[in-house]
Amino acid sequence: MNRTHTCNALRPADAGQTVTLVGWVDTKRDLGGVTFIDLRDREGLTQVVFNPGANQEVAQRLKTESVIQITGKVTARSAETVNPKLGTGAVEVLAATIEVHNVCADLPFPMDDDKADKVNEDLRLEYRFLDLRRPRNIGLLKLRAKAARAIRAELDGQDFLEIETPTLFKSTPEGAREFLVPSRTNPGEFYALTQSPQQYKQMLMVAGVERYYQMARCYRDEDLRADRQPEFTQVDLEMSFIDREDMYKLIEGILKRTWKETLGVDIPTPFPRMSYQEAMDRFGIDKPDTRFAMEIQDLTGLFKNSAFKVFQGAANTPGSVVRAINAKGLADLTQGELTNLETIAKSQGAKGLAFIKVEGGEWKSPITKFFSEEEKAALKATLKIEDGDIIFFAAAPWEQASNVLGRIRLESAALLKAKGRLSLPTDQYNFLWVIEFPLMLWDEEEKRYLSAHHPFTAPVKEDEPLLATDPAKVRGQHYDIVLNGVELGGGSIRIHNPAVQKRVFEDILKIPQDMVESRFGYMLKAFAYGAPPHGGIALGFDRVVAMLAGRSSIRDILAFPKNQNGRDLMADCPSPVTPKQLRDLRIRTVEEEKKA
RNA sequence: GGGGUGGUAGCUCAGUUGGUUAGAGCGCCUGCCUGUCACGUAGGAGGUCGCGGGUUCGAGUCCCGUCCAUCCCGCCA
Repeated sequence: MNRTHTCNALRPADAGQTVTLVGWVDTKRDLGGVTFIDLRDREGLTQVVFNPGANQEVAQRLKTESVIQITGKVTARSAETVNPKLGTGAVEVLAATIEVHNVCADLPFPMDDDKADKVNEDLRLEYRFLDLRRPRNIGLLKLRAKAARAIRAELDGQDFLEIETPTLFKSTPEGAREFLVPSRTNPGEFYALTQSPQQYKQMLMVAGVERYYQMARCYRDEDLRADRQPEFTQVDLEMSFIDREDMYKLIEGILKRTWKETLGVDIPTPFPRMSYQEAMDRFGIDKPDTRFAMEIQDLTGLFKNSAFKVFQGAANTPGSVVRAINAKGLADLTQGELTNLETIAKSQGAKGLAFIKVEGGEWKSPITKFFSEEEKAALKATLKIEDGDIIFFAAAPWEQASNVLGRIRLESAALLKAKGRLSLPTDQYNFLWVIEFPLMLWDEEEKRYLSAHHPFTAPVKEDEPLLATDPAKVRGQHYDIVLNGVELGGGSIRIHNPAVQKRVFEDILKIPQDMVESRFGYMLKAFAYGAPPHGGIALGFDRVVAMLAGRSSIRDILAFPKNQNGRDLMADCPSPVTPKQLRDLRIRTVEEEKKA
């Protein structure tokens, strides 16, 4: 090819030059006596002019999205024909020769960005090669590459080694469902695709690498969401000889640089920190969106002697609370919206959703008749109740009440946003560290403790004695990085002492000794050979890029995403394999049992 | 596994209380047009109303089932 310029390169100073451009036909405007073609490549658009006698008939027959190469002279446009919308709008190229590299079939959907954004996503995914061709989507891939570059530059500059770890790993007993890979050379045995390189990176620390990172592909066989794909990318890193403060500083540096180099935005550091307890108390969620308040207020004390038995009962039950939020200005929500909020509350285990609507100076509610004047006055003061507000209550054990109001808070914010009464600027970036998570959570079904994060998280030093007496009270040296209500990543300082690790596996998590041996034996062995203190973190790279791009779906920023059923609609997979393939793997498939 | 929303032309959508031949814009095809830039303009083709069943004289419209998509819950150490 003899391409001399991209389609976003030519300016008036280039007038007179003979140039060769290659690209796709973006639009064709055929005026009969003259034909204009906007030629597009990755970088932009340039208008090409075809006059009679100069291959105009070829241009007139072109279909959009065909690939052509033209050679011609750059000309400055006359003042009244300049197009200020284009970078190259002050010039055009008078085509002398044209070569059609490929014609394009009729398009399945419009390529115009605004129209294409509305087209069914499954059709766009089937034709992902066309969807990606749109400038807006190419831009997202560029953004992603830029973000990756910034992250690598920062980590390289801090002497991290980029190391690839296997994706074919061992199946692990706890955690996300894994994709299994049958081993042909070891019949009847399976690898699992890594959910994360967690154990490998800890082994690298034992191996003396000290600072490791990787743009790690991870796999989880769980149900999909807008921000969850079966394969995704983590900025995975691990460091030796550090504490939590070192990790906060490192990540703040990475994110600061990434935001600066992609968006040109300066984000202030250090980021605020909030304990898990505080996050749940104030926002009812472990990843609070702090761009708006609507904070949860505790009313447990107020209702200790209330005539309203539901609140009074909860207020006097140890571990239970009475709490409320004021959804300011949402009193005019529809019955359907209210019912929907109720459904959400019930999905979190609540029996119902008590509320007070304040309209025309009147408290409209099924429960206010039980309240004394003092209680009403106290409510009004605590929740700053005004006309147009609606108050939602939860009376339940602390965690459940928090969850309920946390969900109601987010849903209320969404309603207020839809009604135009709340605006959450997309260029506001409220980063937040959430810290001091509980190390263990009691699982009622299995009647045992489960790791809140993963079993390698080290307990907070002063809580270590509680491991034996009250595991639920032990806080872990775990940290989550949260942005505008989205969890970007999390990590922890790890256990590096084999005795402590063994105790966590066997005494706390009650994993049978033989299973600990078969699953984690090599880790315990490794730790016995001089494991350094270490810790790390993993950032969901797709989510980071989605936040940079202001997108809610990470499908937008993956080159070839899968749909919600985990299907690649372009390649049409997963798909059946041949009987021979199955035979080689000693696998037999079974028809699903028919329902009676 | 559960809940919400949606499926009508290639695309985006409209389609009233169940009523005669299912429409619009864009795209596509055929003309005209020498300064357009979402070019304009005249004409034309294009439909298994997701699929199956039911109610009815009559179903895009009502009922049942089912499939697909999407958002959410469960799940995601």
